[in-house]
Amino acid sequence: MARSHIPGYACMALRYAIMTALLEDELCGYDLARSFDRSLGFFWHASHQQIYRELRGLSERRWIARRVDRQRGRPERNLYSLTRDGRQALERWVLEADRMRLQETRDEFYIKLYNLSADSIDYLTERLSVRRAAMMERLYLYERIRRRHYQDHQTLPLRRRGVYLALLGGIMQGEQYLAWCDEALALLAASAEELAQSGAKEDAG
Amino acid sequence: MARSHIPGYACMALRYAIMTALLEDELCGYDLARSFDRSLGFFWHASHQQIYRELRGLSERRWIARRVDRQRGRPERNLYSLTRDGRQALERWVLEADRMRLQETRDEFYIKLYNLSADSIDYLTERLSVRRAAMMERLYLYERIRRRHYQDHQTLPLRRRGVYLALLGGIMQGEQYLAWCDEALALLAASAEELAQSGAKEDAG
DNA sequence: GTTTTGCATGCAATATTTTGCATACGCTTT
DNA sequence: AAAGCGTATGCAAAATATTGCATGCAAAAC
Repeated sequence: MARSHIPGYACMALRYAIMTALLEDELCGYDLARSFDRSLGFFWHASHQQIYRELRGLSERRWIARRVDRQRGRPERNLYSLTRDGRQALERWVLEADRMRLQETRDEFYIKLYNLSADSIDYLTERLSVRRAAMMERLYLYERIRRRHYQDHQTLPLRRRGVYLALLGGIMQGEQYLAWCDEALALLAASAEELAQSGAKEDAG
Repeated sequence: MARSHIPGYACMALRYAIMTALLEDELCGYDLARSFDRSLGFFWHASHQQIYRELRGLSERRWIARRVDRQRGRPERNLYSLTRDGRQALERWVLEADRMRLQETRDEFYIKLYNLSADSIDYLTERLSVRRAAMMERLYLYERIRRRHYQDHQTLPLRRRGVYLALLGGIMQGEQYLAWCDEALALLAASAEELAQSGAKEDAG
């Protein structure tokens, strides 16, 4: 069929995530990487290397335009902004090619849970509490963002409502995750307790 | 440093996921692919191509052993089982190299939500209900598994408790996802309504 | 005054995942 | 009799992601 002979421009959500970030601001790779870490990156992480590579690709495609910004006494930056073509490509993508992935967390912790044993129970318990703490911190961050920017979501312009829904998804999922951690930690603690009991009995007997 | 000159054996959760699936059963690639789709694959999806490739690699490493099964009037199968080395490697991995990824869903829907507009609202609403329905179906499946195998989790052997916790994670997350879908669908519907109203006013005026 | 931290960019290699194709047998449906 | 489906296996290429390294400047901390 040969839908497109230019490689890699059929799918790749990261490209569109970057363009989405450029929808309202002109940003350099560095800013992009940071803003990513506080917004879209919650759902789709990307390292700075990936971002710079995509920026180059998108420039070549003329979906974004580069402007060099010379700052006094600082290294110069490449500022990128969406072109008309880019905006159109983004709009097209939104209405196409929706690949659904239900709950594919790709968190190896679940695989490790399948290997729960007397040897691993302490380690897994510890790792789970690390996850719990990290999620707690993440939730604080979400709540700060919510208070600052999405207090009254009824009055938000349409696009911002979408962003709000994504944030809400993160918050709800995070809260559920905490609840799960607590259940899991309880069951792990009870199991460790049982192990200790039977261990003690063996020692005595 | 040259920690390991054999490529790819430092991380790669899929390898360990496959070994985990072989922990209790001797399986062929095809079975593995299917059992994956009903268990570990909920959290870490893999296509059959990936699985066959990993099986080859794991065989070469002697972490799994292959046995050819000739069936009457059917193509022969390669049955794989964990070796002692494999079991040890798996146990080691469980206690090491824990890479945490918090909430990186990699579902492009969130990116698309950031692009919510009058043009996209209907499409996104439709896609969201598709997701909702798919999650509903997934939850039925989870519940069937729970009833059949994890009814009374207090009496389960330790390893099965870990599997139960993973399942519980899936269930809780799924339920939360449904709740989020409903909130999102409500806000989208309200927004579409507003758009229709203002559109009607314009038409009239 | 030297070390660290933050800004800013990027290459190259490796690892991982996805996509498209290909084969072959036996059973069932048209 | 041909077409399609389910079992069973796999290659090759392209796309995507991660890891390790590298550079250079300025400001702040020690």
